Amino acid sequence: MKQDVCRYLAAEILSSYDKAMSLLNGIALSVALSAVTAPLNPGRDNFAYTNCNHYRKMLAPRAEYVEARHGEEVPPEDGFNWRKYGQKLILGAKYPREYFQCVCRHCDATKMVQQMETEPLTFEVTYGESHSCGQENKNQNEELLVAVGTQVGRAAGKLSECYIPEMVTPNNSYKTKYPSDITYDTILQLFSDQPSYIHL
DNA sequence: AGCCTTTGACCAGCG
DNA sequence: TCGCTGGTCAAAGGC
Repeated sequence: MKQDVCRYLAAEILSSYDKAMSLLNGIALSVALSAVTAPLNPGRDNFAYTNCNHYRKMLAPRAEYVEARHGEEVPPEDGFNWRKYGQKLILGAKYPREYFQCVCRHCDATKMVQQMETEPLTFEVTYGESHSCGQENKNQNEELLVAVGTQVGRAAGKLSECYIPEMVTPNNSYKTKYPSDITYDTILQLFSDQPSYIHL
């Protein structure tokens, strides 16, 4: 009976992870889609001419499109600490472009923020040099946590598909008898089917 | 005192 | 060569 309880709890926990991760994946997908569908800046802003310029550190074309915080025309936090070092009204643009550097001394990280003319609550954020101050590592660790969570969530999804329907009665209460073929090996197998962030 | 934002000046690339 | 433009610098002021 203890084993049945463990199986049930495992399925419950993993199912909850699946729901949460599905929400996160949905957000990530919408961001990715906006990056694909948003118009690119024409002309000089494609940065194709970025070479042999020692004075000017040109920004790499790594642009992201972010939504403003609810009700505010202010770009959301991206997890880094920035110092604004310039602002320029770009020809033909309704809003000025803002220039930021990482607050850490000796860190070359830069970014530009341009408020979209057609969508005032959307900001085009173009990142330049990557962080050399450790903030990037912190962010990478957070990304890894999300990736691990996604792997857990996907495994949980499979687990739920396979076993949860058999455990639910027509009035949505759980049966006290659980499928006999679910084992810890089954759960481990589901994990190992996912892209490898967790090594079992 | 130190850090930040603001803003005009400066510099370099392009046509 | 010159004017336009975008990116950066740096002084000034505020917190």
